[in-house]
Amino acid sequence: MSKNAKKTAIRITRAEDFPAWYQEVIKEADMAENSGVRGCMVIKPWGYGIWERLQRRLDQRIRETGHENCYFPIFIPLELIEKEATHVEGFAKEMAVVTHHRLVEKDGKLEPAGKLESPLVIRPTSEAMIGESFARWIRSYRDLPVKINQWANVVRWEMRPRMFLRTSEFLWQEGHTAHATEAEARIETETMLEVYRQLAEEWLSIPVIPGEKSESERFPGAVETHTIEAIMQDGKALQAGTSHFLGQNFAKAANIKYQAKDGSEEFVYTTSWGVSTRMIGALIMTHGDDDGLRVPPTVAPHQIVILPIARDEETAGVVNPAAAELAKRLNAENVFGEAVRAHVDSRDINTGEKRWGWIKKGVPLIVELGPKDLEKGSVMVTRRTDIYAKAPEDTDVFVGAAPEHLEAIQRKLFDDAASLRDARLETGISDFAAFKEYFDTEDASKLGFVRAKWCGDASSEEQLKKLSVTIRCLPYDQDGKEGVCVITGKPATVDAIFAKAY
RNA sequence: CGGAGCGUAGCGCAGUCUGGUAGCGCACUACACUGGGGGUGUAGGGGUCGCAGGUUCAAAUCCUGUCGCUCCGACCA
Repeated sequence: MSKNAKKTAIRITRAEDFPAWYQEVIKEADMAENSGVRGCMVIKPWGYGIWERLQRRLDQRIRETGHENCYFPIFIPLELIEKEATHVEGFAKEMAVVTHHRLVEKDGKLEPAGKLESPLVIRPTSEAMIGESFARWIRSYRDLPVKINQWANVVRWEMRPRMFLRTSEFLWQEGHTAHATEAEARIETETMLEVYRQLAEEWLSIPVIPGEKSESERFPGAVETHTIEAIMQDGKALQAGTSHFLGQNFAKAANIKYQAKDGSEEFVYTTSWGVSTRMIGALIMTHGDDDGLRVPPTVAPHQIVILPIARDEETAGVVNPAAAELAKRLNAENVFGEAVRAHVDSRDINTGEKRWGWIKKGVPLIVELGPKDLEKGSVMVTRRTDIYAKAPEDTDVFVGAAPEHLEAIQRKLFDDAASLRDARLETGISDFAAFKEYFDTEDASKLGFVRAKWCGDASSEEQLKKLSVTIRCLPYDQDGKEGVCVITGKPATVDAIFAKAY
């Protein structure tokens, strides 16, 4: 057994075993747990609280960009799904199907009784369902555009589930729009990807690379798929959000037509875009350290946790009201456009245990308040970004500066992640031998993204498959220079981002 | 769907080869001492050993079947 210089709160460090560390953080931060059903998880209050804050922000941005929320059913008639061929092909293998209804008791056990005449699919996504509605809602160019969103759960019967990253059931938001013109639909696609980029970078402090997917990585049935790709601490990529330009594919499949000004009948152009609970996985793998999670203050269920220190009833009588008063003062402050969220942890357990519990959960600021502090008019402050630098601060100064402290932590998380991204971005590889060598490593500390020229040949992607490397995206910031394809050596001008992925 | 493994207390496991009345650690409860880096002691509570059948005087242990989960691949937000 190796002896660490410092004891870490998470027993398995990132360097030792990243996937095991990831599972451990989820467990120790009390975010979620596996349920009895394969691939399904129970999202516990701390994990769900983070999701709710992310959700609130994203929902606000979706409304600001002119969309309305609504809700469609979880069951999709099989016939509806069958309409878009590529779409079916892409999702068929992972669809959960309901074939029976009602249960009867037989030999002391419950058995399905009535078989459904027509099976129902549990939505893996709602393009088919919503397309059917769009076809009925849209008659004239005056009905366009239609811009809706729904917050829902979807089911994809994945081969290999992983908490938050790939669960059989997951929560997400799916936006669906229909437009009269291709140009408008393309703008919509870009707009929403930009909303996602901002959500990731500005709200979650997760730096991403926005770009377009190559053909083989495209959403089934889409004309173009756009993505934000994030770099995890083990050098692997994670698709954190997608926006699809669907062209007229779904319009033709679902017969979504409108009458134009000139009286002609036209198919609409549609888009769809989504962000899921996978984002929580991205958050963990971007910001977590060997002491647990580090939650960006914007989405932390508690931004500040106050620990009253009292060894007997008498001091408790003084300290507890003071802690409550401090929380009240902090909650009156504003940060990120909302009230500060401070919480007093008055559970009857040791302070040390409480402290480490909140460190593992990633609370940005921990404030200890004891009799000595009260005498001096100060508080003992720990920042999650530097847990070994605990120091006293004047209470009044701390309260007034709390928003700035939180903003600083938010920035620090982004800066840390951005420097990791830069360190993991390899731009100096131009031939396939060097490329293979780069990815042929078990050492997670050396893995990362390669940015290089790509000729666009579908066959070249076959070469990548052997290395379990994929093209993550063709980034928007193309340099346009002539070069050679890193795989085939053919002339190429397009820049691509290559990486191993989750 | 291929390969591997595991189902014994809330969690993590030992016990299974070589059948003999179920054990450890953590967690939990009570009390005492503690209390600003996750503390110490004492005393407790908790299990039809995944499920079904078989062999046996006797099954967590042997046999057959079955269900479930985890990990590694192909697939994916």
